[in-house]
Amino acid sequence: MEEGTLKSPSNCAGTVGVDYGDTDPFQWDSREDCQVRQILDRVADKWSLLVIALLDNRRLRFTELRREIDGISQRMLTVSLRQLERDGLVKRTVYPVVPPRVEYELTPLGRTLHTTIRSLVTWTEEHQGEIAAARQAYDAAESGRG
Amino acid sequence: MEEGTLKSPSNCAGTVGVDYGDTDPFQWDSREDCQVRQILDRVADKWSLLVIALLDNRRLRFTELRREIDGISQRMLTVSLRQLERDGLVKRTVYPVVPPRVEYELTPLGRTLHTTIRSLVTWTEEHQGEIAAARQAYDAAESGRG
DNA sequence: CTGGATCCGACATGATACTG
DNA sequence: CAGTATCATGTCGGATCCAG
Repeated sequence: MEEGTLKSPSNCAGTVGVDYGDTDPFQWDSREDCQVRQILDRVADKWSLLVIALLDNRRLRFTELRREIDGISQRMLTVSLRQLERDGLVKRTVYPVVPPRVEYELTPLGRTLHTTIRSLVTWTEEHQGEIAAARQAYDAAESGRG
Repeated sequence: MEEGTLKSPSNCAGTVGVDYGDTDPFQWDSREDCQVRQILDRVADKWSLLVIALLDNRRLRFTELRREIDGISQRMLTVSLRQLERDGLVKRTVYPVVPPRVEYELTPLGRTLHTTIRSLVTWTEEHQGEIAAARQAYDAAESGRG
C-alpha cells in the first residue's frame, strides 16, 4: 500500500539548513519538526487542494466529487480522500444502505484550512492574467535569444 | 525539455464539471480558463512553495537558496526557479562577474503570492500537532480493524 | 559559481478488472 | 455506488558530466 508511511526520508535528514543568525523567519523547517515539510506537501497537493476547495460547506458523495474534479481518476480520488481523512481534514460518513452511499465533508480543522486554500485559489484567479502575460513575455524573449 | 508546454491535456478537456445551478462557488475551474488548474499546480508545487517562502524580501544567490532548501537538488532548484521566473514571480539578476553571481528575488507579483503562501505555511505550523494527533488516531483505529 | 544536458531509476498516477 | 487490487507507464527528480 502506498500509505503515508514516509516516502521521502531525505526530507527529515537535515531538512532545511536555515541559519540567519538572529532573524529566522523560517525556523519551521529546521526546528519544530520536519513534519511541516511533509504536511505542506500533502496539503498543497494538486488533488487535495481541489477536494478541500470543493468541500466548502457541503457534503458530497464520492461520485459527485469525482464529477466535479474532472480529470481525477477514481484511484487518486480515493487515495486523496483517505489521506485527508487520516489527517483529520475530511470526515467520511458511510450509510449502510444499498447501493452504498458515502459522503464527505470538511472537519472543523479542515474548514480552517479551507479558508487558506481558498485564498490561494482566489489569488490564482486574480492573477492568472498577469502570469499568462509574464509567460508570453518570457517566451518571446527566450525565442528571441534563441 | 520538461518545459511548461502542457503536460496534462486532460486538465483542459472538461476541466471541472461544476454545476451548482445558481450558486457556483467554483466557477473558476470550468469557466475563466482551465489555466487556474495549471497555475495552482505550479504555485502549490513543493519546491516553488519553499522558494517563494524563503524569498521573503531578500535577494538570495543560487547556492544560498540551495543551502536553505536542504534536500533540493541542483536540477530541481534550477527548474523551479526558471518556472517561477517565467511566471513573473521571481526576478533573476545576473552579475557579469567571475565567478558568476546570480541573485533571485520576488517580483511585486511574487510578493503578493508570498503573503498567501506564508499563510499556508503558518497554518501548517499551527496545526501540525492536530494533524499528527489525527493520524495517530486514524492509524490506531485502522490497525484495530486490522 | 551557476547552470545546461543527459541518463536512468523510483514513485505517482492512470487504466483496468473485480468485489460488496 | 464506492471502493480495492493489480498492472502498466510517464513523469519527476537525483546523479553525473560538462560549459561559461
